Amino acid sequence: MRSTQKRSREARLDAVFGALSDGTRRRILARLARGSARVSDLAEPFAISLPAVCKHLDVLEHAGLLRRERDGRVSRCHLDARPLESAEAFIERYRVFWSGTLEALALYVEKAQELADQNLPSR
Amino acid sequence: MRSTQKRSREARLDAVFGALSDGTRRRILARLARGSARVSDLAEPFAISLPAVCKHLDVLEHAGLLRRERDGRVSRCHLDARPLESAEAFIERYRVFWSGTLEALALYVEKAQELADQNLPSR
DNA sequence: CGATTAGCTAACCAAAAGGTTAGTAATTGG
DNA sequence: CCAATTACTAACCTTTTGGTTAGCTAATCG
Repeated sequence: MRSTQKRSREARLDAVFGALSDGTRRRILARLARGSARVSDLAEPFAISLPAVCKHLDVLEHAGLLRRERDGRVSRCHLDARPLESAEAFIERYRVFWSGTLEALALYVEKAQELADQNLPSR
Repeated sequence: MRSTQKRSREARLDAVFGALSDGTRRRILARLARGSARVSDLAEPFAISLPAVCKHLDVLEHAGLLRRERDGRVSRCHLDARPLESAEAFIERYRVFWSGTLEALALYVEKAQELADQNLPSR
């Protein structure tokens, strides 16, 4: 059961969005975007314990957003942003609904579908 | 106590990414993208109870992604995709790290910062 | 060698998430 | 009017999340 690509797309989105839903983890990602770092470097800005930071790193790693590379007693952490691509792809499908210029189109689609949907049960 | 206006931008991101981290809620959003719907219409495809669906709607509403408009005993639910814009803006900052053509640039930045960071404690 | 350091685990805790069933309020259809 | 429908609350349960402290292992320093 090789895990490389094998989680359902849905489970992967669960993990990525879940990882992004915490401010501490977003700050860790921001830090990693400026270069790889050791665990204790990542922990330094936060008022929480080191094991707590480790758990955040576990969450990020589980979401595929962080890779750890152990060298001696030091773990070097690297950003892996690729899973963000599918997260953005998910959100991107909704752009039409917030994009000002296409607001009219969105409303049109909504109205049209509303009618189409109502050949079902109600009324 | 004025932070930014309503909820701190961070709290809003927490709520939006948190809302997106569950497959049931993503399916509800996808349904709403095809037009507004009643609560029981939204609940119909799922094997969970109606109150459970209501809780998911609460989460979406709390994230600003759903508006409810009560008309008699029926609640009509509408998608409000605008909060997704800031979520996408957050992710977008990382595009450079997964975009193939700019991989070299990303690596360059990483290496440069790695050096810059290491004027701190270690080694 | 011995002490220190980096990064974990393990065990525990409180609170939040996600689900349930039962009951309630307001509307609507017969 | 009565009964059914819609969408909730309330109360409860279990699992997950985010934190703690204590302790362990392996590597490095003096």
